[in-house]
Amino acid sequence: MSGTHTDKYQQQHHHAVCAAASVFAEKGFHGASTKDIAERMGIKQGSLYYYFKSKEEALGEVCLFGIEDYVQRMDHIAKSDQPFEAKLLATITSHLSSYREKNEALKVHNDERLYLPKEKRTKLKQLGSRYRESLEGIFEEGIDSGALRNSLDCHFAAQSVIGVCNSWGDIIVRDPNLDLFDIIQKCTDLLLNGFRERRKSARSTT
Amino acid sequence: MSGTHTDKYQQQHHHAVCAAASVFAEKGFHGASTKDIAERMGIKQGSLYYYFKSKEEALGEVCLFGIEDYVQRMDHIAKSDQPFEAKLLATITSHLSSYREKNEALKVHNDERLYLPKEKRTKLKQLGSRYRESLEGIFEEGIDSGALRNSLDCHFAAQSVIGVCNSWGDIIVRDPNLDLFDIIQKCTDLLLNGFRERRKSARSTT
DNA sequence: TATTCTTTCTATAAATCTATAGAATTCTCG
DNA sequence: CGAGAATTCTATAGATTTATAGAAAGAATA
Repeated sequence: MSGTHTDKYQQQHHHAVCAAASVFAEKGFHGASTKDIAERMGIKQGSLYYYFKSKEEALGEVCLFGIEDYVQRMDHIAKSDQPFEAKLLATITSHLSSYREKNEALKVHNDERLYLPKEKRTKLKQLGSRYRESLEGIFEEGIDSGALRNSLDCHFAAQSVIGVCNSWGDIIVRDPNLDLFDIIQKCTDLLLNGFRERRKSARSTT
Repeated sequence: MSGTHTDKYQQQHHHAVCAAASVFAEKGFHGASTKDIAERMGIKQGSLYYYFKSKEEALGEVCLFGIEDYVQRMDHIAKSDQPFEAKLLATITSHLSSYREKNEALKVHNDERLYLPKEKRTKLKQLGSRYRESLEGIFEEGIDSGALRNSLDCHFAAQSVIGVCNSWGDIIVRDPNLDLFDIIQKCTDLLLNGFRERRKSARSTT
């Protein structure tokens, strides 16, 4: 109840969250055992319950850890005073860098969060929505500034940015040798051009 | 050894693959039990082993079922005699339609295949590579035809198409009310424009 | 009907996994 | 040092899971 914890507790708790993230990322929530997590920490299986009430709680903490600061960064970008293009670049950079830095927890959030009970998913869903809505706002600014065509579906655009970043994020996680900056650049090019005002529509579908 | 099976066997086997796909898609490979699969088929847990040697073999069959005809369709498109733009549209249509039709097996292939042992993943990996390479070939044609800029990284482009389609595929699976044709159209627009020859580069990064 | 082949069932062995309880150890600080 | 708090360990109950063996039921055929 009283919220105070030892320094060592806090450190070990963080260590536990990282170990759980690592194991969940590798084996999935159900494929990972509490023994696996404990071993990665260097303690015994039973001792893990000093830091987590249950395996599921561990998953909840990992998911939250994976997404929270990444959403905050997005808020920051959205509120900042930059032109649309710069905001999009910053978003993609932030998204992909998050993957490379704390790749495992973010991956776990994306792949395993649906195994959490409904109540626990609510907070995550709110964070996710906040992220998407901020991104939609950026695209609306892009339309207003004339950089993007009026007919653009901002929801589609935001969702597509997230999809492209997550998909490349996965690839980055699997292959740490890839040139992050190169991918950021190419993703930004793709998305900027993909939604930009066009001179002439190429296809005409009745 | 002798390869012949009853009609009923073949039907039930297919039924079993679909049940497994459904359960794996919902709970993940490790989260799903053989009891779950059997129940979805309407038989008892032990009887499942009349159709699969092991749970893992079931996963292997589901993954293969999920990807095989979808790759064949891609071969067909790549070999066909259409301009680049039509091939890209056909690819995206095929990819997203696959998701809507046999969504579960394809989802399982994408999300759970890494839990297969290395040997079993080899065949899947070959199919996946064939898919990506065909797509890269289509982009090369696009460059040759002048529709795409020379500097385009075809590997990046193909991987991005796959990423966008998988990401929207997941969303489509989760929400069957979405307008498939609308999403196909918008994805095609995004990817066509994203890789198209531009008049003037917007950003200049040293 | 009797025979044989196919399909499903029941029961269970063996392994694993989560979570808890209480003992043992280590740390902190007067 | 010594008391109390914090941390980790051991051991285990209880539930679940995969896979197998052999009996039972159903279908096909002569």
